[in-house]
Amino acid sequence: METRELRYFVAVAEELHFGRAAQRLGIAQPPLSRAIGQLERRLGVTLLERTSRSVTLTEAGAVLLREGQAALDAVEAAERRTRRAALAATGRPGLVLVTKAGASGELLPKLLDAYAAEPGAVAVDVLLCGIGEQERLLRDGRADVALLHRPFDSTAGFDVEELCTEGQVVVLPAGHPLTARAHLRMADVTALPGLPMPRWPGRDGTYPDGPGPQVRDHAQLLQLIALGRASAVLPESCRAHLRSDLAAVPVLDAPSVTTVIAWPPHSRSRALAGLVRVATRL
Amino acid sequence: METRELRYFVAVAEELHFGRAAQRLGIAQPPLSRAIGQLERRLGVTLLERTSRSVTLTEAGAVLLREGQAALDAVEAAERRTRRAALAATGRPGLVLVTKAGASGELLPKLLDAYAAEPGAVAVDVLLCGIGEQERLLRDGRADVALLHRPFDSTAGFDVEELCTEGQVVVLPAGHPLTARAHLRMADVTALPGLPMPRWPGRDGTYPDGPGPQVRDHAQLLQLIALGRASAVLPESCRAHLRSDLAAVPVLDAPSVTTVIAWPPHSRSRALAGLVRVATRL
DNA sequence: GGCGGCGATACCTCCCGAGTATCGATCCGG
DNA sequence: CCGGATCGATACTCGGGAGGTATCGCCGCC
Repeated sequence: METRELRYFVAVAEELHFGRAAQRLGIAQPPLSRAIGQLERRLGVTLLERTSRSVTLTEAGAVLLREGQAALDAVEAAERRTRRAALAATGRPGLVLVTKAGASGELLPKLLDAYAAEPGAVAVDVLLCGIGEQERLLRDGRADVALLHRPFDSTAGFDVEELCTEGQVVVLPAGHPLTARAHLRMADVTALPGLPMPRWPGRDGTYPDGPGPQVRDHAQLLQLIALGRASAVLPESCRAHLRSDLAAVPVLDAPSVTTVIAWPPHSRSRALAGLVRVATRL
Repeated sequence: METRELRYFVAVAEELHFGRAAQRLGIAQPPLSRAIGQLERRLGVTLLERTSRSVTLTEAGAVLLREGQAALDAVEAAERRTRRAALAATGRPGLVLVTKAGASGELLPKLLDAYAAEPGAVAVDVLLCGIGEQERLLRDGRADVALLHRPFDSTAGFDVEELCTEGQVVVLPAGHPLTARAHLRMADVTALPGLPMPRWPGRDGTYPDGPGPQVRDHAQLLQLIALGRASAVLPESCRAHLRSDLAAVPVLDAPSVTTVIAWPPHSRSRALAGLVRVATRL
């Protein structure tokens, strides 16, 4: 199977529309129809059920969509990492570390400082990205290493080392009655009147249904909490840089959050190994 | 980058010889030279240093070899799993479980029996393979799930659940003086006169240098031990089906072996989830 | 210095991927 | 119930590129 075929199929499977998929791919619709047909014939598998009004994935098609995306990411990663290896050989080697903006508290600066003090340390570019993007960046080679937070981020398919575990706190507007309490339980905070939990976008960029406001990043979230429109349960390290108009109360039975350092399996880079070693000894 | 280019490059990088690589690929040598040249030009990276007498990998080339193999495995896996998904939808769904021949003791039959008793269980094909092959089979989609043994097998890139941990024993010919001892230490067994540790083949099929005999599987190994030509440190579950002409003595300070059940990340199969659930409850 | 092995180059052929035009089916408004 | 709109499939043509053969240039070696 050629990557061209995979790209074509993934486009159609995502759009569920040959015309739009062709447009996205920058080709005409007929060659796309033919390519998918050939792919199905060669695999001996029906991937799409099509009427002239709608296109739907078969079960096998859903498998190929998922596996195909992973395979395309792997190919892209091979290309990116090769280019980076060539740069590293001639110019400056470097690592790209990706993490969520607003998370990780004091861990990230401490890690960067400690690593920079190591002999043989290379430059570390920090990439701050939105929720759920880290996995993709790490998988397709745009990043070398990530700080992830279980159980929120999936670490499937990566090598990981645990760095630290912390409890969670509920973040409320300063002055909210509950801020007087020393600690709370999930039951106290899941259905606060007028302070619903926000909704985060899924992988596909759409928001689940529900009562809470839609948020895209931590700044938006904190703003909404300060406005008295939402509340949120966050790792307790967020207290270190909490705005003065917000307050945090520990939630005893919230699942604890583990910060892990993750990297693609089979990485052989000395620099990466050094960074991980420093991180685990922090 | 097309998979064709990747396949071509991987062949050349493994053979380090354009002629042989072309033969392996079933094409003539000139198109292969051209394809590699184009790939290098498009990437803007020198992958191979070639004189008319030898071909060697650059650092970037080594990266592309490793990443390219992984990417090709991912593509192959996408294809295989799609075919299997189509089969499962029409005919009999099934799981392929791969493990090392001779390992796993009583765990495997217990797991299979317990799973078969579950409601909604599907057929499980068991694939017994040689040392170090499991990883490949799982990665390229020929198997759905594996029983691996840490620290011997690499679990990099897979999701795993630990099943059990056991100590190790040294296996000796029956009647050997040391079999009288209740337990031993690694120092006692690493350099037994006349009973060297065997050498296992590496990933590439070649054997490391050393004194011990070369072995490919457990049957060969046990035969050699019975002949008084070797000794081996193995997980203690091997005692359950030890030949009568062999004896085993616990080695207190040998690293303990953890049997894990491993599967490719992002698997969404109900059957696989059921098997893993049964395994962890065993 | 001629020979043999190896990778690169030149040149040719042909297949396949992409484009245009069109068909056939389905849904919708009137 | 019919005509138009939408959408995927098919027929046909064209051009680029993948692959083959022949050959060159380079280097080590007897």
